[in-house]
Amino acid sequence: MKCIAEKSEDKIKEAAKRVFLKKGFDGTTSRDIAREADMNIALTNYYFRSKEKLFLEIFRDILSEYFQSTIDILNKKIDVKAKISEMIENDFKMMKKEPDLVIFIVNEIHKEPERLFPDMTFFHQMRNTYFTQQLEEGVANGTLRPMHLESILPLIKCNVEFIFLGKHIHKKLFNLTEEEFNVHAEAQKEHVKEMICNYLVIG
Amino acid sequence: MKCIAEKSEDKIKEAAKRVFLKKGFDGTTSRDIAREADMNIALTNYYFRSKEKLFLEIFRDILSEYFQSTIDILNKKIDVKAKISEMIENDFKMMKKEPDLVIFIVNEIHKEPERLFPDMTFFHQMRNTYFTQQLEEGVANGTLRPMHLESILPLIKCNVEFIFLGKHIHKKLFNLTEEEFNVHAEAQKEHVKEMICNYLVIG
DNA sequence: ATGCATTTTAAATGGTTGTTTAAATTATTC
DNA sequence: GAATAATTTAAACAACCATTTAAAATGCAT
Repeated sequence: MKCIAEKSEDKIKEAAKRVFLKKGFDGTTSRDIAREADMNIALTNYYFRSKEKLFLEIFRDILSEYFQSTIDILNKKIDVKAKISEMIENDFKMMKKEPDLVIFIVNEIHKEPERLFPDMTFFHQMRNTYFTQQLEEGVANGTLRPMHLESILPLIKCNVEFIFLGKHIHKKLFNLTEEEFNVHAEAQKEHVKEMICNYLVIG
Repeated sequence: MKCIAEKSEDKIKEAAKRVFLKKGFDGTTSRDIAREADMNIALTNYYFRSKEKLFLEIFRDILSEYFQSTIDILNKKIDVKAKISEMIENDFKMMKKEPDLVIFIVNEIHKEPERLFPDMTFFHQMRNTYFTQQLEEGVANGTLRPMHLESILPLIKCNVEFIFLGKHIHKKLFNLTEEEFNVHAEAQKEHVKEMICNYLVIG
């Protein structure tokens, strides 16, 4: 039993994920992946049949990674304000940990919208969360502004993610160091929390 | 004088812009550009020396296209609420007219942040607008929440642009037709206007 | 019309792409 | 430990890449 040595298939997949996230599908070559995984060039096709097949498998994992934590939070038994706050914190952490993830997803779907939606599981899960119920109740008793999930979710997602999507532009634009940018990002996060809660929660 | 026939150089540049916007630098081949321009493959290099040089020239134009209208509005002699509203409407129009523009800019800068900032003219122009003055005055007399341009601008930009950046995901996620999406986009635009104004303008 | 510069063309350049092959190596089974 | 299966390897594949070449076509001043 070799517990230390990783399986070649996994090594390739993880290496490919790193390279795809950084360079995108078009910018990544089979040789890039082999080099990153420190494996022979032919092994990518031995295990995954093609670069495209490998990509689709990884893309599915990445989409899952992106949506699952959000679904979990939407289902939590906490009040709406706390939930929005937690979603913002969660997205913020994700963007710090994996800054390439969102731009990668948006970009790949933008280039070829049709091929990248193999199943809709996450999407149905999203609609059938406790949050949807909370929202309906809040709107009914007048404590929440009448909005749908599909209007609230983008507000949360975009305001957090855009901080990091536009990081390089923002740093150049306002001539910030990495440290100064981090201070801005934290401040912006708090603005976003308050702005969204103020707007959604009435009174 | 041939006024109808376009100059080959311009034809190539315009064709290249269309292809670059749709497929990005990595996804675009010289042959794609030649085919789109309906010109011989060698002419791209005859007029622009290389695919890279052509790209940089186009990218500079696109960045200018993106920032100039914003700068113009920031300098208008109208009150803050109207100004924010107009910026949102302007961004909204731009995203409808050229849905590929923002994802293209963000993505290309993300891939190679350093090469794509040849000059900082637009950035300095941005800071030295009438809006900066309005902001300082409003904060001083308590009518505006104490925020900087670099915090307000992302709120406006991201909330509008993300509607279209995530268009395909959103349509799939909530199973919308093109028409239903347009209705959602309009509604979302109004939400964003009110949310940002409510947050920035006190009382 | 002639001579010269500009523009356009087809063809070829050397290099890289994703993928395949067939041999070599390693692991597993009996 | 021999036979068989699974894995890894170096090399080669045709297709395509950005770019260059040198000849052909065109425009234009004289």
